[in-house]
Amino acid sequence: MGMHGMSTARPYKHVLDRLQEAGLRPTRQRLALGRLLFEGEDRHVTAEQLHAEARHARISVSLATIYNTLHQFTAAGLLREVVVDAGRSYFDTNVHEHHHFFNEETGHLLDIEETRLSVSDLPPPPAGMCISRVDVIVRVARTEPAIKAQAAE
Amino acid sequence: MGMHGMSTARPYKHVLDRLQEAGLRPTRQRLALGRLLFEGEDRHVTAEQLHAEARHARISVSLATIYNTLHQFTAAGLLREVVVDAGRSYFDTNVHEHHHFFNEETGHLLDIEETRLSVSDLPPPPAGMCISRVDVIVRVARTEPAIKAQAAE
DNA sequence: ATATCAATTCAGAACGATTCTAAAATCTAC
DNA sequence: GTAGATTTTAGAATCGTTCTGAATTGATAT
Repeated sequence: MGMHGMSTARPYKHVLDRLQEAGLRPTRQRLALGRLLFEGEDRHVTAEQLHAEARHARISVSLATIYNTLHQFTAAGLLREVVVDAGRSYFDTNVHEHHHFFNEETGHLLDIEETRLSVSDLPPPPAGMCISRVDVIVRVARTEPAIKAQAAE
Repeated sequence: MGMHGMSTARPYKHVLDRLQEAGLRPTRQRLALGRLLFEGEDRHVTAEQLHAEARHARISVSLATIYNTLHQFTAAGLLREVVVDAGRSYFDTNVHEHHHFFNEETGHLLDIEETRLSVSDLPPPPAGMCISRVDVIVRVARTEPAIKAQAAE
């Protein structure tokens, strides 16, 4: 416990290393966003969310840079894009193979560890194609099934 | 064979019935779009694609109506929305439980029959939540794996 | 048929997320 | 420091989609 908010001592070291490894120049913005994203637990963010968060942390970064950075981090394998909602993109700091619960009402994503779910009997992909990724999205809603016509909010 | 392009005899009957069942008035536009969608084999369309297709078939429908219709059909259970691409929505005429191959390069979707793929060991959803749908998206690419740094288009 | 009235369509404006532009600021190497 | 490449940025542009309110159409009663 008390191990993952390593923000007090050498706050930048961890992120700095990751940027270096990825071949990305450690600019002020990338360091700051990297800290928001990679210090602490795994998370799922949209560009707007990260932008708001940066603003609250009094980090001045333009929205354009948020987008640039998210895409560069994704290309470098530091993030993974999750498509669950036509219209907005989520970025996941957990880049290991895993899946998601998605609450459509709140927009919240929750990881499902790969080991806890298995996809079997996958048919072979069309000729000349290879599988680049398998995404399982389990959409969830507040419990209240079976009702249909008489539901009036 | 030769059974599914029932466009020659009683072309509207089939679609008309489906609209009736769904409680949707059989307007000129809904009939025309219904024919494009439901006569012939199962398919996956975006709003723009359907709009273009209607134009080619010399059916005059506004884009707003395309969107209205796609959503009404979806609400009525005649279509199913498929989210594979942040930015654009696909609508699938196959409303049975099934999954998809998705070619990110071409934007093509291909059905995977439910019986051919199974998801097991799904962990229970978060407290107070129930599963509304499980989507499996198998992203595919042209075969040429393992290459990484030396790929220069 | 015709009038009536609700449901539907439509063109165009508005919108939200994202990408583009090209000018200014910042990094790195010397 | 300085030079040159990279990065950031504000704002415009773009894209897919939704909204608006007026005009049209469809269903029903007459």
